[in-house]
Amino acid sequence: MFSQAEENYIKTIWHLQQLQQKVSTNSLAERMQTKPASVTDMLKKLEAKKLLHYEKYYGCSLTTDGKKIALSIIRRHRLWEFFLSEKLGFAWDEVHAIAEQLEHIQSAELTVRLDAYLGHPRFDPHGDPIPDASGELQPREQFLLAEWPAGKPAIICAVQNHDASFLELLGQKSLDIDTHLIVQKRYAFDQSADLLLASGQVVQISAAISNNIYVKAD
Amino acid sequence: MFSQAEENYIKTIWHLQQLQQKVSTNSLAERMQTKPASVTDMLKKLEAKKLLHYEKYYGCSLTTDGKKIALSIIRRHRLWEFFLSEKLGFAWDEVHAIAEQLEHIQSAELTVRLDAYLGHPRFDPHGDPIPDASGELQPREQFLLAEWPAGKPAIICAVQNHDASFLELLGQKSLDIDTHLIVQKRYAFDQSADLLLASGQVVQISAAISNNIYVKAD
DNA sequence: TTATAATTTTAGTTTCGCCTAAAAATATGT
DNA sequence: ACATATTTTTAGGCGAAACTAAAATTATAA
Repeated sequence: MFSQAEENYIKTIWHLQQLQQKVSTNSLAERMQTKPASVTDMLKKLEAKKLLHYEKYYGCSLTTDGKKIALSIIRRHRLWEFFLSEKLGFAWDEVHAIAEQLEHIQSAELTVRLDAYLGHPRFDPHGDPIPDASGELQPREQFLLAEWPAGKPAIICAVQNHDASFLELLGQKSLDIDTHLIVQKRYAFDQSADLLLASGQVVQISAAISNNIYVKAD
Repeated sequence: MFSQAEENYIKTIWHLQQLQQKVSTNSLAERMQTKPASVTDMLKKLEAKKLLHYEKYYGCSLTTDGKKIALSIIRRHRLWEFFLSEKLGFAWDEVHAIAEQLEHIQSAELTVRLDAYLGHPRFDPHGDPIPDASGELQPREQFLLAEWPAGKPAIICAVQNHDASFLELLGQKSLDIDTHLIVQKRYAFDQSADLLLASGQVVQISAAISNNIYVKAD
């Protein structure tokens, strides 16, 4: 139906649109590791296919059709990421590059069966929600500790870094999966923070730690 | 490393070379659903990459390097076929088209982990051997009954057609998985045959049956 | 406001993998 | 052996998706 290049553009535009709703040629070029001139060419083509609105010198935004296609690509991407992590034991940071290729496999039946085989997972290994078959996207439940608002109770649900040394460091700080905590103060410039644990203990953590721990609402 | 188009040529040449060791431009074009002129172009390119020997108007044959690459593609193809059939429950005849796409995913680690996850399978769902990591290809163990030599003892190890009506027909003929038999006579033109069963019973079967039953050496 | 900077588009090429049409080489039949 | 048929290659072109260089537009700052 669509070429891999087209799918990659659609997907990237969708992601950029999450951050800012008008997507510029330059930001797209940077994300896609390509030149602005190439982006302009593709935007014209995708506009002709009615997947996005495009106004010269202004920017672009996905149409309803374009969003639907973006979500189906993202669904496949995240299902494969789940597969690679859960079934094949790939590490958190290795799955993306491979899923980037797998997401382009053309077979509706494959997606249906993969989803069922994996037990209809709702979140990928990064905590990002997996759109359902109809393209519905539920809100993220898992966040980097570094992004969690101060004062809001949270529970640790995953770590990104599985090195023995990192896990040992967490142990020393009394941090582990299922630990309840409240972020007490946050220095925006370096993301370090004080954490109030359920035990009443207060621990000081660095940016290196808060960028490797995932939390969700308590 | 190599484009999908290049990989497809290499793989197809390998398959044709199993049947006849010089591979002609026309036979390749037919298999690849393309035109002879396109094949000539690609043969020149692959020769430049030292993946095959090519002599104008004569034909081509894979080099050692070419064969190595062919076997790694075939390995990936058959591993994915096994996955689709065994884990996702796809039918025998649905797996090929999807594996045709999956075989091009670039990740050595993926192949290693997939192989381990599947339990290092030695044969794909069609009974074709899966080359091992070093490219070693063991002989096929499973053959269509229609291709089995007369007089050689065999044991039924799989059926291709899983329709209830077909299985019922087999039951009437006292044929089932693990049935020991000897093909007694074979009419080359229609592949029908007499089978001598271990029970001493002799059954007459049609081409429709012998083309849907897999046997291996007893 | 006006010069300068940044962004974006246009125009013209390139590479890849395919095509058609025509020419060249090889194979076949009498 | 020779005319005819088949196979294969050459030559020239096309569309997709990238590129560079230059022109056009929009943004910024004195």
